[in-house]
Amino acid sequence: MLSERKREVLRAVVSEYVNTAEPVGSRTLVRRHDLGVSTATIRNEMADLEEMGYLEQPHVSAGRVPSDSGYRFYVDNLMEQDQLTGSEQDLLNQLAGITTREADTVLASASRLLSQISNYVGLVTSPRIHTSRLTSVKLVHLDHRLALALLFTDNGQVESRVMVLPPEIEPADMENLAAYFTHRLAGKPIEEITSQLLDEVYEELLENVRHSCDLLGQIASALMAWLKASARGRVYMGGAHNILKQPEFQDLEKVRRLLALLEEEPILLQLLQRDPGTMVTIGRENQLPVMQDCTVVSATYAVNGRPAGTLAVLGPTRMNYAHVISVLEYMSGCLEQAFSGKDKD
Amino acid sequence: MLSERKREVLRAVVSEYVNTAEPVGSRTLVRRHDLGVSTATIRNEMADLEEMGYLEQPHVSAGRVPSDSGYRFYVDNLMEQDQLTGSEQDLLNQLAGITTREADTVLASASRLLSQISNYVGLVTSPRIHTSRLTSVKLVHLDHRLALALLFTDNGQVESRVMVLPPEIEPADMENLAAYFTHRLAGKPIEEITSQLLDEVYEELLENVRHSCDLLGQIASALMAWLKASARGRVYMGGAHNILKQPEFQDLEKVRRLLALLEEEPILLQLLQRDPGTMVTIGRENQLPVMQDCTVVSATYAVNGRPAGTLAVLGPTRMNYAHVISVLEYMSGCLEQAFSGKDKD
DNA sequence: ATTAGCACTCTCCCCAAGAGAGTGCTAACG
DNA sequence: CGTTAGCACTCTCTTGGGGAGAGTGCTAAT
Repeated sequence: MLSERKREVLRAVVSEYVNTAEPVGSRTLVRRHDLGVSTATIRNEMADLEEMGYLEQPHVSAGRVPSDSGYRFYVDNLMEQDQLTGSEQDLLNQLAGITTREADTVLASASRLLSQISNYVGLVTSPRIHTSRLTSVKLVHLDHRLALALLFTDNGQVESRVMVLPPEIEPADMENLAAYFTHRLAGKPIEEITSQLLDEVYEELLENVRHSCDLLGQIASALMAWLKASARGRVYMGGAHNILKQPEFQDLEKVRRLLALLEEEPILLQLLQRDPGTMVTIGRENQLPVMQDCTVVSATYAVNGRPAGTLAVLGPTRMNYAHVISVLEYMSGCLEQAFSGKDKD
Repeated sequence: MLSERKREVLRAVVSEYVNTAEPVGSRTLVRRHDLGVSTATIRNEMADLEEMGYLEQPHVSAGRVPSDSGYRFYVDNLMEQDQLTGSEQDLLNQLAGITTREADTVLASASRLLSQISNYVGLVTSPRIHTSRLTSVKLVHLDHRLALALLFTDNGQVESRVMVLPPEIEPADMENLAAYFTHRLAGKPIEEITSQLLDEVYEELLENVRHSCDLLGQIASALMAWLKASARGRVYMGGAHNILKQPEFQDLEKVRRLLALLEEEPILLQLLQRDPGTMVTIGRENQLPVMQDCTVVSATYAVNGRPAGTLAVLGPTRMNYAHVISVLEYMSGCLEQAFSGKDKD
């Protein structure tokens, strides 16, 4: 266990380095944080902390810099809660007030706000409806060739898609078809509706109903494509340019690689697949080589009480952890409100 | 008018500079392009070209670099047609083959491909349905509180949106309502359906029909919001990181500003609002200060013969103009094919 | 255990010198 | 008269040395 003074020193080093981005020496440390001892003592403490792996020295006659483990210890044991300022709260509260019904707009604004307040990169995933259940399938006849397929879920969402039908179908057939789909699929979590299950339903239909397989196949594959698309999930990114403000991203090639990564939606999506709660991934803790001097702080948000999506901030390991965590957790609430409020009316 | 030799020299300077990104001197010019005269002669020609404003000298003892007007002259008078390689064509042809019905996927891939082939930033706008006409409005009752609003356009597109209704409405009312909207709005180009027109219709409805204004207002505003959203248009961007490969973007602050700009969708949208055809905007010809050492080459694509959207490449003024233009024009065709093919089936 | 003092190390900045590249000018040439 | 060889000149970029500055670790004294 670290002595109280060592903890104090480590905390001071982190806070100083986060502010200045420059290796911090014993002198500046005693001057700016009243530690009550001399520089020599601090030097000894810092040497100890270095040996323990919490601090590093860029070169022998420079100050100290927190290592990944140093940040880790700081986050786990030393960090103090941060209070958002009033204006920050106001900014974030806008989210709940967006009038549009489009999730799109809300999420785009969220990622933007995140980057704006944190000065890092903001990331937000769309709410995943995986966990919600299908309640019914409807087919509505529109005109001679067009029908509308509707999926209802138990969290109040409705998705619709226009489908082109072959001319030989009767309105009654369509009702039967919809009823059958509902019968077979209702109550199932969206994520369990795989192509395998759909294939089964397809086979059954072929046996029981006397439709052209063409039509059935079309409907089944449209349903499938559509479920896939809505299950895919999107990632909204805002403020990518902010990383260029950080002194640790002066190396153009490094920045380029990171930016290229940020354009790969599937990778981001996988990256943001997280368990509920707040999580901090520091430097080497990240799997991807490009991100090994970045930190990702993530939180999840819920819709109607169920975990739905992730919001995150990506920045250098030298990050204002306390502040970012506060922002994320506050925004998590705002998003829940925005989405849950929307479903009610 | 420029002498044939001057044209030759200017062409050589542009081509050399585009390849090497370094000021080109008389020596390298005669060595790499067989101009048949000595360096001294070339020096004189270059001095003339500089005086005419087509070339510039970074400093007195450096080689020459094309000015914005130099590029302009090159593009307008000197450039030779570029042939795409087979593999480039294959890559672009993928676009037409995307099976998804989602415009989203096609456009995202398009911007990606554009950046991949050109090594600059690729931009694509979604097809604008402005010019198409509304044919009818339908309201379909779903369950006690939900209705589906449908808009049909004369190019075969259908847009649908779920609306929440107050309970007091009767199915017959809804049909009347839909019929009235159709009666008043059918045949109008989408872009003419402004909030002013909708307000008029709203007023008329209030007089003629005995519904709660609450409901009417709701429907009108939903319709409005929705038309706005589908008229808004989106911009797809790919390969933003590519600009970091360019030696002219070493200045981090400059890059940051440009990246920030690229995150502003409305600005991009305005930027890409272009008349049909291929267009090159070089350096200072751009309005925005951030872009004054960039070139935007844009082309438009049509859907069913009508101009629908823009695709563009953004890079440094030192750009491979001929190649980029070929790529854009080829892709324009691919996009038209992708979208027009889609509407048919 | 803490601290003052000191020698030592390493980076960063500045400056001067020299190499290199390219020019413009002048005078000679066909 | 257009073209070219030759040359002096200018400017940048690189290289290397020297000194200032910051910070350290160690030792001896408190």
